Amino acid sequence: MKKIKVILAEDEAALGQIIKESLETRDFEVIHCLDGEEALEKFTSGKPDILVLDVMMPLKDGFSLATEIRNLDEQIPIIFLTSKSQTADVVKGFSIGGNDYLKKPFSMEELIVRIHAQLRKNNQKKETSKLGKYDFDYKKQLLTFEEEEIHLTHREAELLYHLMLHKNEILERSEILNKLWGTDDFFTTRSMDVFISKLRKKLKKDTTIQIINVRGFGYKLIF
Amino acid sequence: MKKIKVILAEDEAALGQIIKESLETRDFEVIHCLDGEEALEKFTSGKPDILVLDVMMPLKDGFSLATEIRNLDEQIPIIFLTSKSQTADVVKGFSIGGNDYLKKPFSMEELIVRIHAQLRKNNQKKETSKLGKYDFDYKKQLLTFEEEEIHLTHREAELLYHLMLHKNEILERSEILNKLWGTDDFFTTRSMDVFISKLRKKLKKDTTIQIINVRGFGYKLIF
DNA sequence: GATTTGAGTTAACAAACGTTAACGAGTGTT
DNA sequence: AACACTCGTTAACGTTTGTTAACTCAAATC
Repeated sequence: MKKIKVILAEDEAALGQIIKESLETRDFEVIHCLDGEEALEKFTSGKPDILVLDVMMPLKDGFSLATEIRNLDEQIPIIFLTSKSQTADVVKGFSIGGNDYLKKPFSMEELIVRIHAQLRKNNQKKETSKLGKYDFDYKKQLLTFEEEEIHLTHREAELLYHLMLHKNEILERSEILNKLWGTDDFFTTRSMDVFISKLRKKLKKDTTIQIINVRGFGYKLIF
Repeated sequence: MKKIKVILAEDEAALGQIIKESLETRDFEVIHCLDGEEALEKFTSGKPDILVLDVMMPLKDGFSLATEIRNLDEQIPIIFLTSKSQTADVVKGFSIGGNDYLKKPFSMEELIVRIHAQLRKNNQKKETSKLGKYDFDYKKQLLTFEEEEIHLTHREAELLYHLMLHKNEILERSEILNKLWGTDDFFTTRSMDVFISKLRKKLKKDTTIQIINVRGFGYKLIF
């Protein structure tokens, strides 16, 4: 399993180090930055999963930093750390697009729980993915096209999901057959073709989407 | 006040003894087991409040033990002790349903804090849990939707409870049938379907909640 | 250009699931 | 004891889903 990557911006070196180490023992990957500028740079280069930002920092404070980052990424969860406990600040933090707020001093448990909470929320949010003009909700097995809902069966949803994982590249028959059916004999192969056919029908409303066959190899979902 | 009952599984007798004594001075009741088999037996007979399991043990390692215990009791907190610090192990521990992880060497303070943390969490665990716009009170067999109370029968509540334990993932028919009915023959299967039907009806007020069937496998509760 | 092979589509079928209603065991009430 | 009530199971029937089969079409090979 991939480690969760955290960017931690905390100017007090000692405190930052403690947080970093605690998180690392809990199996996070932590990039510790000592000021806002550094954090911004590491954000663009590092592709973190979550940001933990001290509010009061030299060069660029947590709020300014968060504002800039929100312009670059609307999704990434941001948790603020602060020693000031004023209401005004909390409000400011949320209005900027922060997702949570932790008052110093806090326990490591608390921070970890909140990080997990944010990531969980974020994962659940991204349930649907764009498929041309459609929205595809894998869990709900639902395609949405301009208010219209098209229900997918379990197999259809699974197949489409795998095609989307490999969008614009060839997905081999045997790979998908083994993953979804567990075997790739003659009949299963024919069965898969039937499902491809069904998916094409359900995806007809956006003509830019196509499931192209690559004879002898498999299928390619393009859009 | 009742003492907190801990089952400690630790094959190093000396270390186990130290932990046992330290916990006892802190007013815990400790049952020290030297291997996994013994711990499993003491678990079934002893009704402990929490389990502290060494990962590496003779006869039955901590992970296997935890897996078996989780099948018997989905609630009880499990803390693993380990000398290995590999990532894979931590992940495995949590995926099995472990609640915390302590790397050797650790201080007694640390262990005690974590035990209290787990027990607190377990106690605070609200009676009712959120299910979309509903509140579900398992013990009272009650669904609440905007002041309106919908009564559930025992079986309905049990079924819903298990579905919620596996929310957003497929819950296999046989698993639920064996847990709730004790068998998974044809008639029990049909019976379960009837209850699914009843639950769907009672969950209709929040359309984001769905019990989706996965043909040949089981059901998936999504929301 | 004929032949072979893989893929597309449709229809038929079987199995799994959904729903309703009837039944009966258990419980409490009069 | 007779009655009403609730709950879980069984039965029956309708619907959905996945597989198989048959036929058609298109691509590759010779």
